[in-house]
Amino acid sequence: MARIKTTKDESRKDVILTAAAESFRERGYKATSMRDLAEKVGIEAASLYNHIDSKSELLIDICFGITTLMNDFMTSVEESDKTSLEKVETILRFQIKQMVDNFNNNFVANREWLHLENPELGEFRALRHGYRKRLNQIITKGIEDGEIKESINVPATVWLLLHAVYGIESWHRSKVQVDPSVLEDNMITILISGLKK
Amino acid sequence: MARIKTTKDESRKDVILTAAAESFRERGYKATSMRDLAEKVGIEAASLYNHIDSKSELLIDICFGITTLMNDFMTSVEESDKTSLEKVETILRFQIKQMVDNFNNNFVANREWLHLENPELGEFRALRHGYRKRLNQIITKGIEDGEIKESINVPATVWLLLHAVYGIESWHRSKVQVDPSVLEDNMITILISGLKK
DNA sequence: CCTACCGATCGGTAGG
DNA sequence: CCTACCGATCGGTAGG
Repeated sequence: MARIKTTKDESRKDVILTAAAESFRERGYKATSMRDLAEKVGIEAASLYNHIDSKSELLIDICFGITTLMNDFMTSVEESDKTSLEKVETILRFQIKQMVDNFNNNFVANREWLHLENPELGEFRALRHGYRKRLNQIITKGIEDGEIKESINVPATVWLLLHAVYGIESWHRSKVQVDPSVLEDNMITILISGLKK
Repeated sequence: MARIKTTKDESRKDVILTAAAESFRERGYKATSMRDLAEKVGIEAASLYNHIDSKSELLIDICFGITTLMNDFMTSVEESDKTSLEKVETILRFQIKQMVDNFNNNFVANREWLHLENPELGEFRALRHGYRKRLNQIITKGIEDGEIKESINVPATVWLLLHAVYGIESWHRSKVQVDPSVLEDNMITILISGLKK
């Protein structure tokens, strides 16, 4: 019985989280009121607090859900026996797919995280920094192995790659529709051939 | 006398605009209160309204200032006798320089414009759309002339290029310092060699 | 899950 | 440029 109750609560919270991700993406975290969110879910604002503790909890769940997913995937790629350039390609393809399939959550994690507060803000920054550092190491290895242009600046390249991918956020909103797989192949073509020695 | 008064008012407004751009970048438009802004300028919140009409006016001035600059530069490049690939490179270098030299204003124009309201919101979107369309035409010409890979999807490529550049926003905030000219050359190396046939 | 409500803060105005 | 203040809205709570 307690089990069923828990399940019910969790699925209700998921509905709230999904609505929150869409609202935060469309209007931004600060401009989304709990009354807006409640209306979207179909209940009164006060009723939201039976499922969550605070507005900030929603942002925390969204941001950490995405970064955890990204870091876990990074680990699986590091442990694979691909070449460095293949690793970069695999990571970029995963990020692009995530951006297309889970647009709202990724947008919020990329653009609204600055509204987190400590200690979560610090933890989030550390997670993202660790992620970039690991991508940095893969690219550095690729240069040592003669796979990647030795003339590039590695930290600047990491930024370029990640933000080229984050750009799909805005792309997704536009009216010009492109098939996601075309989009993915196009990004890989340009970025990987740009990196290749 | 009227002249002097106007000049004084304008320079005071410039101080407010500069402070606003920094605050909107750091905390976001919605999270920045007029009391925060007033404190930064060194006056009371009510006194701000002797120089501006509303909070939204500040966002409008910042966003349209940047897009006007970008569109004017685009015009000068279109009228030049460079090859298409050279035009793309020139535009990217200008955008990168702008992002480094005028970081706060560019960040706000790229990330906080969604808090504009109609009619300015519609006008701003139209300006940005026109800019992308013109870049699209340059790249299309480059493919026709055999300078640029014919395998790329042009709209998706425009998004990739612009967002790779917008990424400098976040880069600028990071602790890893890289010389701006190294950053610029690095981005050009990867993106232009990725485009080249 | 709702009604009723709280204290805090918001953008902005009146009047000097 | 300031003091004093307004109505609206915010996130969140009490109590049922």
